Amino acid sequence: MASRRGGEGKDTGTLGKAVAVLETVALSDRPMRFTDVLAASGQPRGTLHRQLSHLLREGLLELGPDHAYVPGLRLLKLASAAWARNELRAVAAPFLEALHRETGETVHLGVLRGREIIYLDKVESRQAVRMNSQIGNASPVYCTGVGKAALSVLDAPALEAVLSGLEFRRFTPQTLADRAALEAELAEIRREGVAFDREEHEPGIRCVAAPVHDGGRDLVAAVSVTGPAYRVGPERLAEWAPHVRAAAAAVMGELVFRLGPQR
Amino acid sequence: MASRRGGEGKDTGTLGKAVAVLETVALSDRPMRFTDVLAASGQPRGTLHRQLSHLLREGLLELGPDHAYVPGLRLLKLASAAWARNELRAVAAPFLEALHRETGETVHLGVLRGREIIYLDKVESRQAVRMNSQIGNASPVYCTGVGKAALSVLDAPALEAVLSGLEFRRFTPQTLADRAALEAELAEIRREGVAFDREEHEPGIRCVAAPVHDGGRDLVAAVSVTGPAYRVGPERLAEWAPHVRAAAAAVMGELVFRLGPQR
DNA sequence: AAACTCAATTCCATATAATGGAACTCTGGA
DNA sequence: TCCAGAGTTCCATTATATGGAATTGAGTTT
Repeated sequence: MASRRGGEGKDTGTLGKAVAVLETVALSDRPMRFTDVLAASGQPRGTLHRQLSHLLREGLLELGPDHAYVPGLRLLKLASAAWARNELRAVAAPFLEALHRETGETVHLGVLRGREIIYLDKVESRQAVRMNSQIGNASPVYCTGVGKAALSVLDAPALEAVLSGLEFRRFTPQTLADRAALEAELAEIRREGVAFDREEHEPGIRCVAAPVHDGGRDLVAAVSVTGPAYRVGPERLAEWAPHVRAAAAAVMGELVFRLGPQR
Repeated sequence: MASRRGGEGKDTGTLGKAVAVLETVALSDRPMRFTDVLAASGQPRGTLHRQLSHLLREGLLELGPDHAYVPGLRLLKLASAAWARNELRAVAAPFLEALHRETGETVHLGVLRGREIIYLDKVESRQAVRMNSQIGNASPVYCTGVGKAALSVLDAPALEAVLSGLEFRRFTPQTLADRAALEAELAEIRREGVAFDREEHEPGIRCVAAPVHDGGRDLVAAVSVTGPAYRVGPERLAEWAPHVRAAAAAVMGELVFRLGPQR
């Protein structure tokens, strides 16, 4: 038998390895040349070379200047479909719009995906800034309003699964930087039904979020309103809280209605 | 060198087959259940089942209600990186903004990708409508301003490669629905340096576009301004043309500067 | 320019994973 | 309850991926 990697539960064969390489290249913040990928992936030269050339030919990677591999545009096309056809997004859209009208600030929809939050949609406050700068972006669960709200509705085993693998990093002085602090806050969030982000992820950015789930277990998400600290004080956050909670509840209601009461 | 087999150009092994399945599912407009994919892919049951289960486990597909396969959120995360790190997009962004300020209408950036145009960025006219509804979307080359502008800068063999495989479909009464009409128009576009879309793709939508390329041959794109026919007449299109041309030229200049004069 | 170095690419015997036909199970409707 | 169609699993066979080593290529120094 082949040697099993410790803790690795999924068997996705050749595809899995190729996707791992793709992700390595795509999520790197610097362009990677062949040797860089070689070092990062730990695979033999010949193998890696073939994987990269397949990814290139499939348009999932592209070759930039100076032999640098960059993520390919075919990913955009595929993701565009994923976004357009996502049911949660479609259900939530009108409620996000409404929430934006009520508050005048930026509204986000994020879903829990493993140990991180992926932003599924947003409604911008002012003019169309660099828009989908956020959509598809992954953020930590423990220091975003959306993340904490999502965690607050997990049952014990699911929460444990997330928490046990978390690596905390302090982004600002307010960041909850250890598990105990996070768990204490989650208890508070469960009581209130809303989560706050008081400049815990980005300095100068505050937000209120409320959880959305589908009654079953697989879909966990959250809705939030975000604004700059200079115009969003604690009282403003408190004022928004019921609106956010109501929006989340409305999304949830519609979701359950659409998918049927039980899975 | 091995002689090339007729028709089969790419050898991407197992990955290629898996991606083909992924694309089938992702680009379908209806949810597909196992049997639907089976019919569409033409592969044996066992094989397809394994491919799908690998795609599921990798998060590239997800299982929706009623055993329906839908594109997975991992695609969003990957595409977000592709978008953020795309050099053309980064270079063009400020010029798109400027063009938007000059015209007050929606501005697009699209790149030629095989036989279709993929929208890379857009700056919305009014409030943030359903925003990236477009980004990543693929549109036909022959009936969009961006598409025709892009085609106009291809050299003969590259153009032939695109045209020979095109399947024309009439979207509106104005659609150029055959190769001869398209080629005639391309000649005109080459003279003028701009392409017009006079409700050829969507009724009520007009646009002006100008081509962007990198001097070499691999990057071909276009910039456009789009508006509703009721407030965009022929004279308005003509008025915008020089602005669009200038924006495209500016993007091209910056691009060549960044990448170096020759590849 | 020639020589040198490090990166990228190709090769090929072997190991491993994909294949696909058939049997099995599950689910929901009559 | 039985049936039919969908979805899932099995496993001997075959095709594909693997990976170490040799080759080519690109960029730099003497």
